[in-house]
Amino acid sequence: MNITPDNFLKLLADTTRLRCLMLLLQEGKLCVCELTHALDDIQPKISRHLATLRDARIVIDQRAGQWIYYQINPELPDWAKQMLKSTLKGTIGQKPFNQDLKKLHTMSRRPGNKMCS
Amino acid sequence: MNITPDNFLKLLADTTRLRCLMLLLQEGKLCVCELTHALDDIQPKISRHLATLRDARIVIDQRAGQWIYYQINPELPDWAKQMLKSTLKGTIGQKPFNQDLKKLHTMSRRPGNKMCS
DNA sequence: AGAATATATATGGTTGAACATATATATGTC
DNA sequence: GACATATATATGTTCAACCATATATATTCT
Repeated sequence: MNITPDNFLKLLADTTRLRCLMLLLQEGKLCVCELTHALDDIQPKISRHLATLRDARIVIDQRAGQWIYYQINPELPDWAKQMLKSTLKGTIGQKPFNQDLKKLHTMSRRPGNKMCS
Repeated sequence: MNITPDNFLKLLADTTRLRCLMLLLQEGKLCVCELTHALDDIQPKISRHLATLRDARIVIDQRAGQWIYYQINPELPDWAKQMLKSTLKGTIGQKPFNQDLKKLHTMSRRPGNKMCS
């Protein structure tokens, strides 16, 4: 991991990417369609931002049949993980972020077995 | 302090502003000419970025005669302070940042009594 | 003390590059 | 064929950089 704070911050400084990362931080693995639904946005937009994060090694992807699951790269340096946690603290009760998680959990026909959990 | 993580990250996502903040985090109070010298950049550029940070209440300023000293706003929320500390950890040994502090300490005719400290 | 000069800081205006968005289309899986 | 995901192109907006200039304070000289 040769990511610098400079680059890392530039990648976090986009609302769409930040919303995705905050959801991934709380939920572990999510596929594109789940994120698309949670953020109530169009699929190409979400996909492109995830590709940006993947190219920077901030997230990693993993195919499961039809779906591609993203998660925060567990090999991220500690300072970067701490920054994400601090950011999550700051988003408590903040507007788009608090709604995203609710929207995700009300998604019908969610892929995987998550409706039973 | 009604600053959001979203805005905070956007303000940190500029190399010049980040370099200023990392110096302020380590040195406490610094005036514009000290930052200008440490970053080896032009004065209007530094001044403009400090004004941006001041308008967002991330730093506060304080006049002392001819000089205007800036420091990180002590009323910043905890999550924001933690983010700055994590960023500093990530900058250890990283390129412009490690040189900035050295450049500051080799500044001749530094305002205040700092040459005696 | 007053005038001239130097230093420190801030701001207006313009240009250009980076980047987010939207639409359309392509690829891949079941 | 349907569904999920990725990519390509075009467009629009944001914003940092630069130069010139303005303001404020300090210093020096007579």
